[in-house]
Amino acid sequence: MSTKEKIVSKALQMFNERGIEYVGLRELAALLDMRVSNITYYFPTKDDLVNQLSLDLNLLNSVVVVPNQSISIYSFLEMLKAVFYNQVKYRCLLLSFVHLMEQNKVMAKRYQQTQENRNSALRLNLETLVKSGYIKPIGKIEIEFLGSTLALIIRFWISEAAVSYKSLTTNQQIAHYIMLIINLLLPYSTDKSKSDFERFMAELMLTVEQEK
Amino acid sequence: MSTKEKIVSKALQMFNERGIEYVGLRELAALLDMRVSNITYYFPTKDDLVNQLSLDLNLLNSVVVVPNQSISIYSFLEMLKAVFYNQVKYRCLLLSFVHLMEQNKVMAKRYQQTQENRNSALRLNLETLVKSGYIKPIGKIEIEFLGSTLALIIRFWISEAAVSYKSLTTNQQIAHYIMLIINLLLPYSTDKSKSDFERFMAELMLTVEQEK
DNA sequence: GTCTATACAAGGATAGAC
DNA sequence: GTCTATCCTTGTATAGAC
Repeated sequence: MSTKEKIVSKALQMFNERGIEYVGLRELAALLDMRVSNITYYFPTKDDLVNQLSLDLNLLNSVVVVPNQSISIYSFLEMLKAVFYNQVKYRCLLLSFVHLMEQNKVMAKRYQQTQENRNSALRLNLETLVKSGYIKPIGKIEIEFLGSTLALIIRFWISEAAVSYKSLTTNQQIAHYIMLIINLLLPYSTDKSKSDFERFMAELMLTVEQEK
Repeated sequence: MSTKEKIVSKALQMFNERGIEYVGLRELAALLDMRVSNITYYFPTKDDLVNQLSLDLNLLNSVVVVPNQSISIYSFLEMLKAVFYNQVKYRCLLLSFVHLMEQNKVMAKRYQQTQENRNSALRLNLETLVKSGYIKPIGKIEIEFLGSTLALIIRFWISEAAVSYKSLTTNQQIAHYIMLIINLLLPYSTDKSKSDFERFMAELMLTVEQEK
């Protein structure tokens, strides 16, 4: 592992544990057994380091959130679950989301572009689910509503969990928010979706049970 | 206006404009034409100052979010709108929400208690709406789902708006998120609610139009 | 190319004079 | 109640050793 990789790895670990704002470069350097100025050699500013983490998360999610012509309700939920677990790996970014967007111009700009792709992929997949009969024939307005609400949940579930569901395990938290999404889709779903929902929920509960 | 009030007032203004973390005590003192340590005389730490703002917002909302036995869909939405406008007045708190909860122990503890009251008031009002026939007869699970999703929107709409809907006016942002909530309730609503929704939406659009 | 030592500005916090 | 002076920590910039 190169020095650069060591820095990124340790930074991610510490940022996730205590929050980006509360881990100083001096502390990080001490844990890496190097001097602060060696970190700033690889990452001139702290924002550059955070930016690297953001790129890594984007890379993880870019292979998950894609338009899929043969998507089912089951694979749609699998996709969301995969995104949730990726977010957990980089939870520090999502917990500092608003401030990063205000302060880190590079991140903010890239985020805006990425987000447009993600949102359109989400809506395209919803439309595909309508065409394939998993979701009742609904109009643009309902698709837009579902897309917007999903986007809000995906972006902020981890923040709410950090405040309101601290005592739950990660799997329990994810199960809770996936259930929220399932309930959101339920009024718009057809009978064809029923078995997909049941299968997915059964597997979801299993991962929670297995922790004990 | 007492010195203490002057500090609180100016701090709120500056924090809302630029973010709590990005307004230093020295800058605040300069704007108030006093010395830093005069601020720390009234508020020993910056957290104490922020805590005062949080108390003020809680006071505003405590008269709005209450269980109401004679609530209609219209007055329910009016209640949510009032909360939204209160949040705008103290938007700095909501934008720094996660970090404040992690760092400011006093705020975190009070928030937890307040939140329990708010959430139970929200669910009680939803149950009342079911009893009075505005919402279809649904079970505990659906009430729980609606309550949880509403709570998430109420807590984080302003954060998402700050990132994704910066170009919209406050009224437009609020209209957008209230519409999200209306769409959320729609599948569960009875014909009795129809006129309430229409009246509320008409008035909502009017406030947006009047800005131009 | 890699790493270190050092200096600096800005942040919040605190003790004590008046 | 207000102010000066001081302290410690933060991120950052730079000169230079190997």
